[in-house]
Amino acid sequence: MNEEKSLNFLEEIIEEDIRNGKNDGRVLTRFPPEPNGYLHIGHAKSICLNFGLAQRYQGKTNLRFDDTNPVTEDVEYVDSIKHDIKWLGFQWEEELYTSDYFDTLYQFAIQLIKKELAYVDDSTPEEIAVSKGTPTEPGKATSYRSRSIEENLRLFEEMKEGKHPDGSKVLRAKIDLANPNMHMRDPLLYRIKHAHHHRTGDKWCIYPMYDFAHGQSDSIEKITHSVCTLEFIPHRTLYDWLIENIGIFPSKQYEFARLNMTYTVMSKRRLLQLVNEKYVEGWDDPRMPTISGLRRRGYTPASIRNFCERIGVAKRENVIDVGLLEFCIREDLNKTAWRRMAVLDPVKLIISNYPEGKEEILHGENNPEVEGGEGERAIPFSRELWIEREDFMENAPKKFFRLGPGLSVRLKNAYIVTCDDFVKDDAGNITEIYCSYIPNSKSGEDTSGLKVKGTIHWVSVPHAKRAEVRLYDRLFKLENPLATEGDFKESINPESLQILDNVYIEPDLANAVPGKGYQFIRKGYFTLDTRSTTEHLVFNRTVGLRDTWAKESQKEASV
RNA sequence: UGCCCGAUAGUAUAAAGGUAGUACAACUGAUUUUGGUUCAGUUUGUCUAGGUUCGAAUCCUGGUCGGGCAACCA
Repeated sequence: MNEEKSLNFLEEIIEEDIRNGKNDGRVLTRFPPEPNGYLHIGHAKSICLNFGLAQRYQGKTNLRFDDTNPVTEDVEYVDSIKHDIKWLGFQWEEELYTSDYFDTLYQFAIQLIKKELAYVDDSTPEEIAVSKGTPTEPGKATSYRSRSIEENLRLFEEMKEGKHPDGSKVLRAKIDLANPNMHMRDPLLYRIKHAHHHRTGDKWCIYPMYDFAHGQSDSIEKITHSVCTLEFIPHRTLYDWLIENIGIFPSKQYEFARLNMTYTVMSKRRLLQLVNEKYVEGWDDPRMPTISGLRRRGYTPASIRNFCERIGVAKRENVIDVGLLEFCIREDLNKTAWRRMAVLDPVKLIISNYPEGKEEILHGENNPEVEGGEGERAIPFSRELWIEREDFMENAPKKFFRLGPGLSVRLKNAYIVTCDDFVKDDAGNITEIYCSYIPNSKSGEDTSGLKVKGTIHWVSVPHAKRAEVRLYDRLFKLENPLATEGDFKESINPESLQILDNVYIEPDLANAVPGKGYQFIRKGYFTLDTRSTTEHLVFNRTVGLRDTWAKESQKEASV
């Protein structure tokens, strides 16, 4: 074919519509969150889709809060949602609320009653459920189905006036109780809820149901392509029916498969449980798949947008490997993160032949991935260094390219050292490692001619700053936490958070900027936690580096 | 046992009747002052049975499997 990127099924639909001159070629999408929770990576897919589609076809996207259920909704969520969308890099055309349309919606309902297409039903929820029948048996009309237009009008008015208690009456569409699509069996349109609404206050005590609100809101805004997830497919018939019978702009609904990801859950209900029951610190806990959690973890907007691009869009159920998300953030941070050194599990290395009290200022590139390295920072060096405990082995195997008795390594940006001796405490733990350095092997001016296999990171003991580091692992032990017999929370990974409070970092890291990613050389990508202070620095590990050595050594061990 | 949706490497996603491709993952090797990066290469796929056709992942029919639908939630 040609070399253009192939289109996803939604792009094909839109291009077809444009070709046919539908809506005069206009494209208007919408992102319609309910403000009852924080946005997660699954919403990011929807956001990238809706805003991306509009951008691609010179259209616009409205942000519309679907706030028809006041008992679960809150302004806290409204604010977080707006913040997250902007942070992801998108700007909506208009900020709207379904509650803005309550008056219009009420008039639509009256219109339907007058056309004998809606009626007030006094049945209990149980009775209504029975009246709908089952998927294999048709439903039966309740005695209220034959009420006169006048009576329906009067009762509906009374519902609005607050003359009836919660749950005592509902407004139902009069469609077809035998329809094979359960959603067409006289669906509920309005219910009574004497509840305070975050925007309309106490003006209303009846609230429209999703089906009576969403499509009409789309229509009022003249949305051309209303994109939602698969579970709304059976609602589409009702969506079209309502629009047609009210006689308003024919918005069209299209459905795609929502995002699922391994080792996490993706429903607001379950995420709320994790928050309420304190399994995590909050909606923005770095282990959460929420946008705010990913942000705090150190994910960048670009990496998330990229992820959404790579996972594609289709109509089949899918589970994306969380490894792809990790790939996307590594890809981004590798190119942008400044390199720094930090020792997470310190052990002391003493250079016997380096003069006591001597100091040197060495230099290291900020970013080796960029021409010129984006400048460099000063790194103090001295006789005593912290190195990583795992970079020393008393009895090193052949392929261990680090330190051990008689072995040599390059100290990153500094000298080559050879291990001469080490000290253990009574418990058998290594406490000190003694080395000698090669004076003419200094980075950048090495005339020693020596070649070593390994390079390790380090921090000068007298210059080091202390920090807390938080390492995160997947929140759940199971690829699919919902696959267990019991509660999904039983598969929570008890080791998903590891706090290291004895980490030594190079002095320049005291200047770390919030929101910026750093690569701790050989250890991964890190970012300042939102709770970090100058007195107590806290870094979150966004993601580790790819580690083929860990894989290799694991293989050896299992043989 | 009603209706609706879907099925392409391990995971996603292309191929609009004409060479099954791409990304991630996995595996080899090269480069490397990060066991990172980069580069080169390898392995792995059209649910099934029929039919239409010169030719089927694609169209048709049956089956199988997976998912959804009977909230005063969205």
